[in-house]
Amino acid sequence: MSDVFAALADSTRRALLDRLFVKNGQSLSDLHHGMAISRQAVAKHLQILETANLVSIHWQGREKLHYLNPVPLGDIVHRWLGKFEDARIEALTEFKEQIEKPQNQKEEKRRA
Amino acid sequence: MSDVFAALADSTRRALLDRLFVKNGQSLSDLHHGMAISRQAVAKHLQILETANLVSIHWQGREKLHYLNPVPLGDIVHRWLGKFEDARIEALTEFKEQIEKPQNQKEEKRRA
DNA sequence: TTGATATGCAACTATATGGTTGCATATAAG
DNA sequence: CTTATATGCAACCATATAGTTGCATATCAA
Repeated sequence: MSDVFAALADSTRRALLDRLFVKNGQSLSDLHHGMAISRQAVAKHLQILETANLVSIHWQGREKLHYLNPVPLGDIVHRWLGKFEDARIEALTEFKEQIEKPQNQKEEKRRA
Repeated sequence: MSDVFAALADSTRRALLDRLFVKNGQSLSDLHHGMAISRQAVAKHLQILETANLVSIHWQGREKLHYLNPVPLGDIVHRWLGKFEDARIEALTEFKEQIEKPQNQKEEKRRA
């Protein structure tokens, strides 16, 4: 899971996932096209995404095709982010209370 | 949003969020307690979480209390991760197809 | 006031990260 | 066969990151 979070920390890598989301199965050259960095830099990013299991590759002749694997993203949502999501509404209320009356002044502006 | 992803990339920071999830409103010393790194290191991590708006602070005397703010987590789930989540089932099917018959060999083992 | 506790600030260090360039290799096309 | 295309490997570089230590400051308690 750590690999996934680390992979998502970089905006270039998130952009690559976005591109694959729009059009799956692109080659390194395809994905490099239009990016302001070198092909090698893109290749390194894709390698990191592959290690995080967010992208799977398939060789077709001399072309390395990249396929998005959304499973690890679902995993982190369900296994980690989800719990915060569930507590979101409750936490918001509780949060406001704690911020607004850190000391026990709950009767102060009762009638204002 | 980039700040949030960067903040989540570090496992110590995720552990701090976990701790605040269990018990909200802890001080720096509280959060430092039991961690294998220095108080200053913890303080830096908390500063990063604060900048990402994942944690809000409230001073109570000499104690700096930390409160979890789950809103940015919900935002990244809904505004970014969500689209992959939605496409998860569909992508899985499509993905398997593309991987398993990259060339057009679909009649090969039809009766095996 | 004195001492203990809670935090902040700043300098410093080691390693990770994202990027580059140069060259090598493999496949496709003429 | 020769050339162009697609990718890989490796060395190198600058900056970011995560950690440290030392000292200063503010608050609480005796």
